[in-house]
Amino acid sequence: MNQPESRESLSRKEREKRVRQQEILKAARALFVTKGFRETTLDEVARSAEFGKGTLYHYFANKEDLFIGIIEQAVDETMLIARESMAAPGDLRDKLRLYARMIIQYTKENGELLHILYHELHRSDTPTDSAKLRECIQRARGSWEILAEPFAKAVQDGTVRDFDPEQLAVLFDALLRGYCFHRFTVERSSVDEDLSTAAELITAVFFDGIAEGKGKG
Amino acid sequence: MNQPESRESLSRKEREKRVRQQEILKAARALFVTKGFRETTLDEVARSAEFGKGTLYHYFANKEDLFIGIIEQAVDETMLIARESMAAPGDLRDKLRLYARMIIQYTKENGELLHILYHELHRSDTPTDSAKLRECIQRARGSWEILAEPFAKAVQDGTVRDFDPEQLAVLFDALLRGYCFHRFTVERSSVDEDLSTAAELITAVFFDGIAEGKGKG
Amino acid sequence: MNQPESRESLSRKEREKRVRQQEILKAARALFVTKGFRETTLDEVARSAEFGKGTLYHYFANKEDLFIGIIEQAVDETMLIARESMAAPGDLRDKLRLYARMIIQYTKENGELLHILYHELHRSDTPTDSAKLRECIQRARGSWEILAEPFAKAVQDGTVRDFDPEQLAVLFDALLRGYCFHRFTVERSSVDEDLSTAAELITAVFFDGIAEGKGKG
Amino acid sequence: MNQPESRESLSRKEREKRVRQQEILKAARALFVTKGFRETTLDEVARSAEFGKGTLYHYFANKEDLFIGIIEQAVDETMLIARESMAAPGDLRDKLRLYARMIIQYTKENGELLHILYHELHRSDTPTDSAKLRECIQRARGSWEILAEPFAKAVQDGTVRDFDPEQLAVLFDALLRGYCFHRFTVERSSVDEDLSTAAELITAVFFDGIAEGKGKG
DNA sequence: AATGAATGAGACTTCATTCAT
DNA sequence: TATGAATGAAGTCTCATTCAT
Repeated sequence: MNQPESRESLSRKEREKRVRQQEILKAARALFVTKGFRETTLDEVARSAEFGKGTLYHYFANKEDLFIGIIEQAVDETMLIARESMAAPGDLRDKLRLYARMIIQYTKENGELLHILYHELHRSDTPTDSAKLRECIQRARGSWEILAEPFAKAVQDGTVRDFDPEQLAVLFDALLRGYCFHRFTVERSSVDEDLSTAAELITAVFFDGIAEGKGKG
Repeated sequence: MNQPESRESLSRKEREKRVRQQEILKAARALFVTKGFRETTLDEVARSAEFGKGTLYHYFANKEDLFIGIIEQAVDETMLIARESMAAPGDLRDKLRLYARMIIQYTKENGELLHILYHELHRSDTPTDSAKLRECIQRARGSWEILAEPFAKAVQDGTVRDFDPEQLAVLFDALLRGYCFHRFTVERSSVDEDLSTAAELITAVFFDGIAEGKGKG
Repeated sequence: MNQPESRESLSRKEREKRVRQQEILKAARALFVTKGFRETTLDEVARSAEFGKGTLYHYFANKEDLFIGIIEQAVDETMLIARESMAAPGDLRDKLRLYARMIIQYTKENGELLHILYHELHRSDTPTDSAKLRECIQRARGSWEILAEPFAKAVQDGTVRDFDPEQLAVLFDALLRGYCFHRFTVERSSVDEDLSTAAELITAVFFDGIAEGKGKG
Repeated sequence: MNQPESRESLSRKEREKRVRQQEILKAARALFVTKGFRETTLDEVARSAEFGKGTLYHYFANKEDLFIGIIEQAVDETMLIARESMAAPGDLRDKLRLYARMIIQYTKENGELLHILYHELHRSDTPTDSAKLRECIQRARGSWEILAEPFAKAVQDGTVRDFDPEQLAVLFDALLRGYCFHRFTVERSSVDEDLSTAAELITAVFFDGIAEGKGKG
């Protein structure tokens, strides 16, 4: 999704290269997510990807570049989730419920990927100020804009209180990710609660609050 | 807060040792928080603490032990916040507002400390299952119990809907930490909004929800 | 002598690897023998073998493994000497004379290798009980069995007094190695006496004793 | 035995100092013998001797000096054994039998001390050419002279064949030490054979040889 | 293009020695 | 005199990166 996208004009070579890049990314991602960036060696990545160690350097300039590749993937994927769920039919509550379920599912499958990413992305002493990385961060920001739009509409509709739409998007994301972090990182052994139930709970709390005695409840 | 606390019975030697341990912890903590555990070298810690490298080993058996020392500090500190805010006067909303403000403040000062801790604590390949570490995790869990108690009361009072109190505690914490994570890690350059305003916002959303048309609003 | 021996079926890669292993072993051996195991640094070994330090770790898992490699060599070599000399023509006296000459020669060339080996092998705090090491010791024991066999025959023939053959083997080895130890370690500057003369002396004393007035003399 | 020996003129302080030196030597010796020189830390020595680490440096200039102190002790002790056994009543065979028993006993109690000593003493790259060490080696040599004297007499008597007396001393020592090395280092788990039996065996072999059909047998 | 052997900077850790108390 | 906290040189080992094949 990042490449010049000229779908059909790619030579076979080019296509194969793309495929192998993906294989490497996939292997590296699994390792980075469970072991962390520094704890994962390129030897392991190579072995897991079933390539020679040197071959990795044909596809990625260095370890950090490989890492950025993973970040790009994750950003792409989460933005896709945002777009898909916001484009789904139904009102805001429905859209967010769907978004919550997909993000929870995603986090379940990808562990701390998102947390790692944010952490690594925003460390104060980023070693190399690669343009790619900056651009990547920028794109990730866009995710909230996607969520903000339906929020804005709901505020206009009068179905949601008059808060800043982007602020609301951020807050929902905060609740959601906070929940995921707790469930999958802290409470590892937690009950294997149904995803939909969790999504519903979060959405309900976010919309109606926990206080008793309101209209709906 | 972990030590036998007999403030006055400690020998001068003992007290000085404690002080130097704290100095080392402080230096290490600052580095671990900004650079991560693996990325921080003991050389840096030593230089930052203004001790010889070997001296560190008089106070901590190894790098991991030093890390555990930091975790213990953080756990102690956040539990203190939980206890203090839950013991404060006022109703649940007041208590949580205070808790939120203190945690936001704490996160502002200590960066990702908490996230790093949780992350490092729960990685799948923790090398040594030190008893200390397990105990530390256990204690950290206690934090939610402290929050859960006032929640339970509020549920009984009928001021809060009938959810599982610990579940509520976890959710509030999730929202709070998710917000902090977003504000201080992702949106580094964000407006320097007032802490109290943020705390109020979070508490309000959590209690009343974002949907329009409820009693209070 | 330890490897699958399929001389010709080895790939070029495999053969080259073997060769380099030998080079490293050779360099390490020279250093270990003169400086001892602990006193020898891997930097020195690497420099002496003309490899990078890291390269050593492609061939040996760690320093101890390298040491075990040397032991295996030494065990192989001394057992070869035992086998060859015991298979040589002549009576027991001839065989032992040859064995003595070869061991003296070997010790001259390899210094305290054997003593160091035994010393290191049997220290009370051997860190790792590697299976390799145990097996190696076991094999070394076999050396006396090789010597014991001709002794047993000589006892049956009535040419040697009725002692336990393995005990005799051990005693001869003790005399021989004790002599070598003295000659090459203690009396470094000793006259460069002929090897054959020394071997003859030892054999003669062992067979006939030093007391005057026996049959042969 | 090394000190100015002015038995009575020593001040109390001087005497106490001597005593503490001995305590340290004793502790260090036990450790050096079982763990080796390099493997033993001064921390261990200090702890075992029940002194502060710094205190060791009041009695010995450095670790090597402490080691030399141990060597001196060992040299003193083995020379004492040599003197005592050669001064004992009886003929050469009796003297040597006694010597053998005492040395075996000594080796049993002191493990590889002697081997370590010789090894360390004669390494090719002795780091410091301390005069003490050289002198110590010189004195150790004297041990053979002590043994050589009765040998010389026996040769003159005609009870022993016409070999060089010092050569004979060296050979007997070689057999004896070789035997000890084998018994206590190699065959650790050996039967706990009687010392006198072992001493008799060695002496017998040395005098009469193993060949059948001589006068005595 | 693919490989993995080679490399050395740099990490953690140990420990002999010093020195202020 | 006795001590042990402080130190940093030096050791073992790891691993990202290079490069000849």
